[in-house]
Amino acid sequence: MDPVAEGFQTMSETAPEISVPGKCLPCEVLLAGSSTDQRAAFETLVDDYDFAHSQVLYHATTPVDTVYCVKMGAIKLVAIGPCGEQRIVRILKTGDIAEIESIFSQQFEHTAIAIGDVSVCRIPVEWFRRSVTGSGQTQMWLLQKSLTSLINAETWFSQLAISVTPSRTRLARLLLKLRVDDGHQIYRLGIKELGAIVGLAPETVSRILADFDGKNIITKYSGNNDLAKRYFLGNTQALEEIAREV
Amino acid sequence: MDPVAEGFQTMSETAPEISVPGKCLPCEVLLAGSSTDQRAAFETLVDDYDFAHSQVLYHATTPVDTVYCVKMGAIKLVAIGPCGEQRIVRILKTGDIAEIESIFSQQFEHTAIAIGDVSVCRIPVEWFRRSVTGSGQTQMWLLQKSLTSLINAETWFSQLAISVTPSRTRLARLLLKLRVDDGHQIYRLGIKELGAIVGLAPETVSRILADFDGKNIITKYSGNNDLAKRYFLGNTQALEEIAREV
DNA sequence: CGCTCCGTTGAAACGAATCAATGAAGGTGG
DNA sequence: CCACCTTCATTGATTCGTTTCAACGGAGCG
Repeated sequence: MDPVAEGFQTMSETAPEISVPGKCLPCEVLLAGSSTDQRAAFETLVDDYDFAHSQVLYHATTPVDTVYCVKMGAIKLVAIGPCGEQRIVRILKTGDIAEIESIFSQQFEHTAIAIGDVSVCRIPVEWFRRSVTGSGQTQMWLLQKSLTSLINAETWFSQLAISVTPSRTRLARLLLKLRVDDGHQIYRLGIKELGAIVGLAPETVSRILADFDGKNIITKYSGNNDLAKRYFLGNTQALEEIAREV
Repeated sequence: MDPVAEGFQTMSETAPEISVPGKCLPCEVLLAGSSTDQRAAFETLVDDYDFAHSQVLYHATTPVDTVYCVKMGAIKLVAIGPCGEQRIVRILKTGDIAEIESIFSQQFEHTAIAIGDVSVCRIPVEWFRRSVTGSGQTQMWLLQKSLTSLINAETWFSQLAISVTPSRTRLARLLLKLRVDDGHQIYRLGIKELGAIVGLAPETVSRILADFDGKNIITKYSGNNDLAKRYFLGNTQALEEIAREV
């Protein structure tokens, strides 16, 4: 049940029933117990938006105007370090809300970038804040979301970003976390991005990946199609073995 | 305003008014709006407890029976990795609650160990859960705590645990975060612990620290007293310069 | 006194970063 | 449609930093 990996899903299998405007899970929770009028007002306020791969949803340090619910696909949250260096600190999946922090904060904490095709709801932050303060149920739900995010962030970092752990192991762990629905398909990030997450130079990532490929631990799809560009095929068992090393 | 460093305070200056049983900040919030009867019942339920340096408050994976409020001092939260390796993932300070996660989870997520002398309130988790579900104000407060913890955890890791950042820089950043009240006193962890946080072998930590000492960036107190064993003296400005490097 | 734990220091081996060169793919404009 | 440029992944050779192994000294403790 890795919540980081959960969210990824193949681009081919869209879920139509969840794509109806305003009908994503977070929005449903926010609207729980609302009147028909309120729902109608909500639908006029909420934007539905689609983003293509590597498009930016919002930039860090800019003022928060809207909150984003991920209806389909995945986005990466990038933090800007004190020296301007960028780091992926979280990956959000279907059903997640980006920037819950905005309840208490005035500006975005991260830059958000689409991984593959993404569709989101954009909820005006004022409405979001009102909705939260008004409903205990919503607060508990957000509290739970926030706490699981906290635990995820900790495991994410403590397993991936430690240099005492061998780089092969860290990379294997990352690949496992990037699995699509815990299957054998692995979301394919660029080698620079993979390196930025586990703290390795892109060349090193390339070498380890080449090694994995040679040992059939992962397979790089061939061809120019989207499948080849967006996914690896992973031998989950072999990866898990490497992930357990040292 | 580094929230990680905030909590540390010298062991000499205790705050008597905050040490009254049930009179810590978190407990006050939990009791906001309660009747006198409820307060009386609360006081019979809550344990006051003191822990000495390096004592264990609770172990990871054991069932949650009580929630801990830090009334004085600091504790480190240690996560156990998939291969049994230990890592410090957070440091809690005065006014923090350990294991807010217990609202939704049945077992401790971390092992908690005292840094220096610590006093805490132990609140039965059942009471805690009831109190939370009953009060919107408490929920919002916890939500805020949880969200700031999330942001802290991210900055903590993204600044300290990346191997592309030079080890000197990472160690300098850590030392800055371990300052007592943002002063020149630095809480002195063991070299193994420092290494476990920034991902370095203890020998390497020792070497860098020796280098810092030679350049008067930090000073190791001499003698066998508690001061020498528990603190470094840091040249904040020099450390900040190193922390900005690359 | 001997024991262990912890920090220190040295020398050697290893791993990863760096520098550098090449090739494949995508986009643009002629 | 083909040159051109840019971006990205690959691979090799070298350098550098850190780990590892090992030995030593001090502090606390039975």
